Amino acid sequence: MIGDRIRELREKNNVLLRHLAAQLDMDTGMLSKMERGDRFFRKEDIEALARIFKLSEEELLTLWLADKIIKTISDEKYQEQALKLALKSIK
Amino acid sequence: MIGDRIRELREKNNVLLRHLAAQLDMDTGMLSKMERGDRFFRKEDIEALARIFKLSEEELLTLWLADKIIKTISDEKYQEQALKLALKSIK
DNA sequence: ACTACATTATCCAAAAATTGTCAAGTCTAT
DNA sequence: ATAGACTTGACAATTTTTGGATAATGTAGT
Repeated sequence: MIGDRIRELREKNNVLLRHLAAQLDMDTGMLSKMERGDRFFRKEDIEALARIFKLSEEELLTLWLADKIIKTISDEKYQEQALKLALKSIK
Repeated sequence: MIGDRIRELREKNNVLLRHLAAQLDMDTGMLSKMERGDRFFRKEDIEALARIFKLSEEELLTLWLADKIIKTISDEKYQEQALKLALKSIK
């Protein structure tokens, strides 16, 4: 999800994986996995990507956090109810 | 949250920590931590607790999963937006 | 205050999950 | 066949989580 968005941005801007990886100071293979959703981005990377692509941190961090949430509930029952309850309890 | 509910149930039924811990085959100190939210229950424990207190698994597992969600988003920005996005994406 | 019992706190090792690195692999175009 | 872009897998390094032992604290009764 956040990975798809980053790949989309990267391709739209004609940036190679290894170039973007260099900007983020990470291994190319790692970035490949992150874009494909095999690994998580670190939060600092997301913040750097917002700067690089001149987007609001809000958009990207929201996508990133949603991915984390989805990972923690995957394979569990009562996902929707738990999400709603969590939503209620943070307000 | 789930811990509060378990403690409430345990006290309402006049069960001691060490007795309930024994039923769950765990250390007393561990159960104390779980009730106070320092540690997570294992899912099997929640299922066992639903049987012990004759409640629906749904109620307890929902509380338990909500706790996990809350933990993964704690200290992060854009919690509400991410939760809403996650909610949308599981449907 | 002393005892007995219930609960909590602290510390540390074991286990598990996450992360990073590297090399080998696929795929496409020339 | 070679080169370039990307992907994958294996493994090591690191971090987080977990369990258990034991010490400390709290609490009620005498």
